[in-house]
Amino acid sequence: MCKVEILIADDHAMIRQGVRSLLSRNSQWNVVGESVNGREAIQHFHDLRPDLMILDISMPEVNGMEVAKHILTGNSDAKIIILSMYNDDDYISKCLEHGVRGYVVKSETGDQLEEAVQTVLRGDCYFSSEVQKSILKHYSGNSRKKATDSDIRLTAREVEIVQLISEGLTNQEMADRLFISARTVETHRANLMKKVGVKNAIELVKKVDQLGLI
Amino acid sequence: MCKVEILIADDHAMIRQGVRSLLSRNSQWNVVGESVNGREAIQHFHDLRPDLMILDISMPEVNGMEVAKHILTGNSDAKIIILSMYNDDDYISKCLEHGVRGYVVKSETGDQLEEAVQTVLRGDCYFSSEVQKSILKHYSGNSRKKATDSDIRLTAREVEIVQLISEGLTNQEMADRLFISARTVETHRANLMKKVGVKNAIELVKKVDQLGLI
DNA sequence: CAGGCGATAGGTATTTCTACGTAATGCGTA
DNA sequence: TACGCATTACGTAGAAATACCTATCGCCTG
Repeated sequence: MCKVEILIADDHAMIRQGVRSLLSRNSQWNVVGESVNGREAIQHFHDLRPDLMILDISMPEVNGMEVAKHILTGNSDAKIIILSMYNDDDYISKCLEHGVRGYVVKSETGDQLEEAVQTVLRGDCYFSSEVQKSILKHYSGNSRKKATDSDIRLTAREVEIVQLISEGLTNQEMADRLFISARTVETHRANLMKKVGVKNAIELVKKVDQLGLI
Repeated sequence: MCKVEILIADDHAMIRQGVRSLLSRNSQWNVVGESVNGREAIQHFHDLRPDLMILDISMPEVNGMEVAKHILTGNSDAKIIILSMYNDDDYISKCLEHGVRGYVVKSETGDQLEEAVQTVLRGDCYFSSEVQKSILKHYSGNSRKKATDSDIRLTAREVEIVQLISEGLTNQEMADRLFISARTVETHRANLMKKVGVKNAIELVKKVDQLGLI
């Protein structure tokens, strides 16, 4: 009988070791690979075709959310569990949109990760009680974007772009990270500056920050 | 024969599990406790008197560096190994000042943590090669310039330039306003970015603002 | 079903910034 | 006085951003 093949993606060796150790409790589970960044994670997914993937959110090169999105676009039935440092509403709702099957916060116990793996392998979704609170908040209308002072509204993608701009990334770097063309990034950038009414990226970052549009 | 008693402090259960698993390779080592925040870590240290303590930097309540400082003030021979997410010069030099015996970055392999524990138990200090680079930087006399961010000093003119950059002016506009050549503005800009250690204007504005250099 | 909108991407041209040099001038101080 | 330092400036290149436009595709909604 075949073992369940699991891929772990996390840039921190300690975490990988922890997850590995937890999974080894169950003899039916087999860790077939470890990825240390997002790009590698995608590569490994395609090479190894694991039954389940445990994915850290914050990783170099390409972050976990983008990895999940990228993989789930072509393989909507892929079983992905997100492992995150924080219990962040935005991350959680984004992950849900993309179709991940589980979300576990690193501060939670190993038992919870184990349960998550079991649940997801059965074909269900797993979200810990802490995470569920965020989900509830999201669906109770409470997480509606707080009314901004101005009537400027940025799309999700635009917010993402602004954040990357404010981190000092160039268009090409953003393009690589988001798997889109640098020209598309330019378009977003231009739209943003027009929307906000500024004439360069520096003013854009300042204004968006000041208006709390993120 | 008594086993070596080790205390682990980290708010993330996954990490604790990983470290535990790594340490279990050596039958002489025994994890006698786990702390999930800084306050608890100090309490556990006093209660359990472990032979060695593995301490995460970022923890709720009291961060790892404060814990180390607090413990080492009263017990300068306490054996503490810092486990950190990042290879940050500031953290490292501060930890060294306080007297910690080892510093391991979480992205490093389990072998390195194991070696760190062995080395520190022998009474020596352990710093991985990556960390050593930071230490060298600090002691190579170059430290005044780079070791601590807060030591960066901007000249009056540079401050002026940064402010104008953050207003979104181009080099030419700044030049016109200051009655100097655009090339001069470029020189200032380049010097600023080199000084602050960033690669473009957006990061410059953000960093300068964040460090309160204006 | 049509129309709006968001995300995607390209064309062309111009402006701006960044990287690496070098170097003159003036001002304070060891 | 001689030296460091801040300020000024230029050369050459190449990378990146900005300005305008057009255009497709998919999704949701009236």
